[in-house]
Amino acid sequence: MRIPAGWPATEEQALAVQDELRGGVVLDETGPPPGTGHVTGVDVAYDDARDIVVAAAVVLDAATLGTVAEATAVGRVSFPYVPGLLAFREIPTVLAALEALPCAPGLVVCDGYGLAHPRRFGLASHLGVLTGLPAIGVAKNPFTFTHDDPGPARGSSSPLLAGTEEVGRALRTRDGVKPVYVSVGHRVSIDNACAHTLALTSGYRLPESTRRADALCRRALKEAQV
DNA sequence: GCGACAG
DNA sequence: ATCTTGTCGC
Repeated sequence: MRIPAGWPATEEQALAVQDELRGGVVLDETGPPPGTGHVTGVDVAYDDARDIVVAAAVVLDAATLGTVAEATAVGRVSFPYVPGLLAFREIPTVLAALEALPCAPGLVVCDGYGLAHPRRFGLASHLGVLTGLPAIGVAKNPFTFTHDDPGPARGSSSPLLAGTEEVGRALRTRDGVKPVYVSVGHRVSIDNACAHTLALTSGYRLPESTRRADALCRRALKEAQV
């Protein structure tokens, strides 16, 4: 995987790209019903010393959570980590992994945010707009956003707030365990995004899709040659 | 001006 | 993200 021609090289250019693509986000669709079709988890692992990034995409059968297909891609680090610009660091290699899949991804579940973003255009929205696929973000941290503590039971949630604007939800996926932070990416409603997240979490805090993608890209990074 | 800050 | 062993607990 090569870094695409015209890929932003500076923060200023990256901000301009976000501004340009933000208008492509579709928010008036509900998205696929949970438990049907394919759900694909994507994640990335880095080796900055070797300037290597490995992305993984794992397709699950939404009904059984069985793994249907998986793919990886190796690339160069395309952008430094800057809060709010994470997508520019991950997307080229993630796209390559998605393109290497032998089947349609269905709903894409990202490790990070969608609308819960300083400019309402996080990784899940960016990836959704570029691929046209329905996408959601499930993050492990609240970033700069605030929220009340959801009730202790799995399934309870509270609004994730940027000031007074609701940009996502803090969703409890296991009784008494720290919530995850769900936001809409593209072509999915927040209610459906939360329903999918719950359908994907059986025994662990994080969705099976991201857990499998995480395991796969770490393994592939160790085996990657340069 | 000084932190905080998805992964 | 990544650097890193054992350890407490269900």
